[in-house]
Amino acid sequence: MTKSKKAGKGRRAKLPEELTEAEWAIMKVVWEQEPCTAGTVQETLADTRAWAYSTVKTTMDRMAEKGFLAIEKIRNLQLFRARISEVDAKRAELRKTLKRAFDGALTPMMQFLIEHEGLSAEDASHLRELVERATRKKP
Amino acid sequence: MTKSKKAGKGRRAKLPEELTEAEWAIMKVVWEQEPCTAGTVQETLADTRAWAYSTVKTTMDRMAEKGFLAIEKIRNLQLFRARISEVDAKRAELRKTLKRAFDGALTPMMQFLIEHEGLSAEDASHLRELVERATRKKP
DNA sequence: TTGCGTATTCTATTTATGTCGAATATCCTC
DNA sequence: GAGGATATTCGACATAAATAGAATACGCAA
Repeated sequence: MTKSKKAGKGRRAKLPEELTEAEWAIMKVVWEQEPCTAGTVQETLADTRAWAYSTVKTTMDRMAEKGFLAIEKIRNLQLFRARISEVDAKRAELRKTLKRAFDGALTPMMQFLIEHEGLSAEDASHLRELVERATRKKP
Repeated sequence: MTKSKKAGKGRRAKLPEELTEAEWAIMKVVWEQEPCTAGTVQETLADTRAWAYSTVKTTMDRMAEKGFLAIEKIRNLQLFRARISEVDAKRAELRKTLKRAFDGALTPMMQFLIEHEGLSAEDASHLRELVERATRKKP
């Protein structure tokens, strides 16, 4: 039988779309090394974050509950893998900023970036390139 | 006697640099109408957020503690005004995203935006314009 | 089969945010 | 100077995030 975690009514609990700070750190490792264990993640992050194993594990368990990670059990081992792509996560993150700080308007945000975050010459030419390509794609 | 809230040692608590969701909503109003009262903010936001006056007030008081807002007292009135500029807030917000999702690399973020958030033809030409101008400024 | 060494589960603490109601203070008008 | 309309202060409660120790389970090797 369908063992639904939360409630009956087909109503799916709104799962968070965005990652917290700690979750980002963890996801990055998972994306790179999946499938991997909590231990691996903890070790990989050791130099950056002084997190105890249990901290990482607890967080990852919660992320699994939220739908960000999937757990595969092998013997007494839990292998985690991502259930959201890096692209989706990035998109969500950017959208949040876009909404919050720029009322959802993309161009003003780009403009802000260009004007306030010094572009190097290379950056600029690279950008020009990208814009070119993007426009050429749809005439 | 000096009734210091926190601690003795001139050690200033690291004040947060970033705004939360609710704080963004409030700041936007303040930036537009400052100086203004909590009541004004509450009313202005009424159609968007069903917040009780005290919710807004409490949040704004906390924002003042954090250094985001300044309070000027006139009679029994409190006038709030921003202590961080919109530009700074935007910058902080973008930097956070930049760090989190793109390891601090600007160009990849721009690239992502260009490639994943459909640019209209106008957007593109506008962008080209901006990039042009930005490069011309520093040869 | 007895342990050793990991891995897992469970629970707990702290801090921040979101959210408000109730009690209190203050001002202006009559 | 009394009353009522506003504002302010305070404390409270819920949830989520960050963090981690303790207790427990499990698999493998001697």
